[in-house]
Amino acid sequence: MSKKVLVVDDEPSIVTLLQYNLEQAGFEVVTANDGEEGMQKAIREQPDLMILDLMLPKMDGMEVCKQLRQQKMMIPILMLTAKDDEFDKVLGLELGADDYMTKPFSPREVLARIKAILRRIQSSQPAHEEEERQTLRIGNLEILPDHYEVYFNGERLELTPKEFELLVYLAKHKGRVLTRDQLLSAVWNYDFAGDTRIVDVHISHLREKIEQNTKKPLYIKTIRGLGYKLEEPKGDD
Amino acid sequence: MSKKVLVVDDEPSIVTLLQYNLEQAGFEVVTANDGEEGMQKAIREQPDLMILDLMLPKMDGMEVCKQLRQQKMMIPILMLTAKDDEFDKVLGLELGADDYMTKPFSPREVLARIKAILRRIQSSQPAHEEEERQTLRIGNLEILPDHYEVYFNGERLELTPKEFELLVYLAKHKGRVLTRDQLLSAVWNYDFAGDTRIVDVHISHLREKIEQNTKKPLYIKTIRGLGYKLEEPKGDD
DNA sequence: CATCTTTTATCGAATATGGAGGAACATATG
DNA sequence: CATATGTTCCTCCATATTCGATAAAAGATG
Repeated sequence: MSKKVLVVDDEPSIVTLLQYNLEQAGFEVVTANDGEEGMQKAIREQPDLMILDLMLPKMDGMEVCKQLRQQKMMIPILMLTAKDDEFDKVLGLELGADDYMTKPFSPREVLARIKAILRRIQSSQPAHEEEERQTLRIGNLEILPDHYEVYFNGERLELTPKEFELLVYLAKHKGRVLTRDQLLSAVWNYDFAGDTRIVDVHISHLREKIEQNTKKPLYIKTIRGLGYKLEEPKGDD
Repeated sequence: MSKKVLVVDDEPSIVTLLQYNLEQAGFEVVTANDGEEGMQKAIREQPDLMILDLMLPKMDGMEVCKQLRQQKMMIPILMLTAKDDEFDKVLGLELGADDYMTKPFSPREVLARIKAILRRIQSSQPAHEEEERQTLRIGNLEILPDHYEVYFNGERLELTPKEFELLVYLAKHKGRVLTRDQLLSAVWNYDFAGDTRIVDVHISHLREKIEQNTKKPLYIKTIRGLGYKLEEPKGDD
């Protein structure tokens, strides 16, 4: 889900600055130090966006931009111009850059622009339309992932985000036993297989809300030594 | 039964943006990158409406417009002007454009204009528009997108443009959780490079007006870590 | 008695909000 | 017609507040 950004500049300090800030903001960053390398990486790495300095060794930014466009690479480009030169700006945009920015700039500014461009392009997956309307049903539970709502016997339950995501994940894998590690990596994004009982706590919270009256849990079963699973309640319903 | 729209612009990002949003709204989209291609496609594809940039390679928008009219092509045209240039606007309209719009614009704005034009053109045909013509109702809220009016318990509310647009978008996706980015990309101009948190401010202003007396918001709910959603107020009414 | 559940307290992060600055627009004035 | 003046609205920022995540500890269960 994280976007890949290619930074092309010959000034190491600029590259470092951008790389650091972009990574902080959750982007994946690839760098290049001259125009030729920039071209190659633009093609090979297929980044979601490119930050391109105008003045570059071997091949300047304008040329890179032009050649990429000729090759029908429609990757969004944020052009960096060293001075406030109207002429260059206009030229850059005509060559197909999506935005420009004059040095010096603040990290905040760069991030804002990048987000604006990505937003504008909207390359974010418009394909998910079928998944949108779905309703997950388990017993008397009704889960609407889009609406962030859960109903139990038609009554709305108030769940915290973690509880909600945990439940959705369990529901999407109804009947299957899921280990704590699986749940951790799916809901928490923890990569390690550490020993943590956080899952237990949230399972407990969930049960509090969806197992209203019962003594033994009907929905979320504990599989001792393994993990948990959500299943269709036995008996009548 | 979907309408066909021809988008003529030389800026790839604008074309992409419009195409995406129009397709989302159920239009069929054809694109062209310069004036000549635009002319050809206007004739060959017989679109129901044309979005035409003023500044174009090979043949500018004004010229395209003029030639089409001379050929008795009465296709509705929505003109895009890069800068706020009164002269161009007037000229464009005199040449037979049906409406104009200055860049930058917000996606919602374009859609509204397009629908307005189409409605105006074929006011004879009773359309089955589910979207624009109806009034949106949520609880005691009544929203008339066309009239730019909102009523709460029958009383007219004074909303600023941003507040209004935001509310309409929320209302059209009633119940759905919308992230700040989604709201930004729908309601704000495509080149807005500011802070995502601006959404919070306008939400706050909206709540001030539509959540009159209540402690907890009834209409606009905050989904922590995600965004906001507008929903039917709980309880009865 | 080991495992699972519940409770409690604390910390940190996300959100709400008031106010300042400034741009855009409208109206008044020369 | 161009320049003032005023107003509205948008955006940003700083501060206050709310709320959830988590660790630790106490309690329950088989």
